[in-house]
Amino acid sequence: MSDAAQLSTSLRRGTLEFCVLAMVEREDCYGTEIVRRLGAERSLATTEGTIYPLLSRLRRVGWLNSEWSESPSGPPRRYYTLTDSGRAALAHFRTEWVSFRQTVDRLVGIGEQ
Amino acid sequence: MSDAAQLSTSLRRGTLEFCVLAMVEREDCYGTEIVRRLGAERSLATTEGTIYPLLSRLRRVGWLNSEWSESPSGPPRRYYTLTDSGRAALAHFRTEWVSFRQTVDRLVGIGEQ
DNA sequence: TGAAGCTACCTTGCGGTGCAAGGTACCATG
DNA sequence: CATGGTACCTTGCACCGCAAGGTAGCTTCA
Repeated sequence: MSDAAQLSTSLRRGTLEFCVLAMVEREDCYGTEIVRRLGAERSLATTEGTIYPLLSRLRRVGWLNSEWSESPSGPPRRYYTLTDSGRAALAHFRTEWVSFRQTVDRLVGIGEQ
Repeated sequence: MSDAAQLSTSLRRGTLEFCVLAMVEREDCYGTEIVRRLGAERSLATTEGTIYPLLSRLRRVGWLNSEWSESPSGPPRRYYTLTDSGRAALAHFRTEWVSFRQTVDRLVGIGEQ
């Protein structure tokens, strides 16, 4: 893997799952759709090999529910919805993220140049 | 480990090493000093078990150099200095980080509330 | 002088998570 | 009925933060 890709990979850790939660909060989604939308964000582009295990994990800890739904064309889709505890986790992340981001900004000196 | 700690742990990934580089850029440091300074930052507090392997890694990839130096009181210290390629890596991270941070802000909806 | 305590360094083994690679099955189209 | 697209999922690996544990030098003070 290239250095640049590896940098993004590390950065993704810990935020990716909450980006997925936020995406589902806005609108119920299915797996392939999530992969596609994240693919549009350079810093968060990822693959099915990441997303499907991640979605299983989020279901297992009770932050997402899912139900099967027919597709207008193609195989059935598993749509995900945010649970109450998922909503709470997302809220907690939002405050944690703001504080984390500010700390990093200060330490690496973003805004000084 | 508590949920809150685990959240920070994941977030640290990929940024911690650059916070260390930035710290060394500002002023040459030794291991214990770095642990202490990071300890003052809630989101980045960590332990020797994280920092020493990390410093070895940064030396191995050539982003840091080190030299031993007597302590005014206590055992000798290994002081780290930033190499040219370390400086370049840090510069690259700074631009990558800004873009990453903005993407996450937008996706999780920071600034909308 | 020698024992207790601090400082500073380092290693081992585990756990979590992103990813490449590979696989199954359903549907549409010609 | 074969081909290709869509959608799901799993296996095994690599990386990195961390808890726990360990070595050794220096200082202090009885």
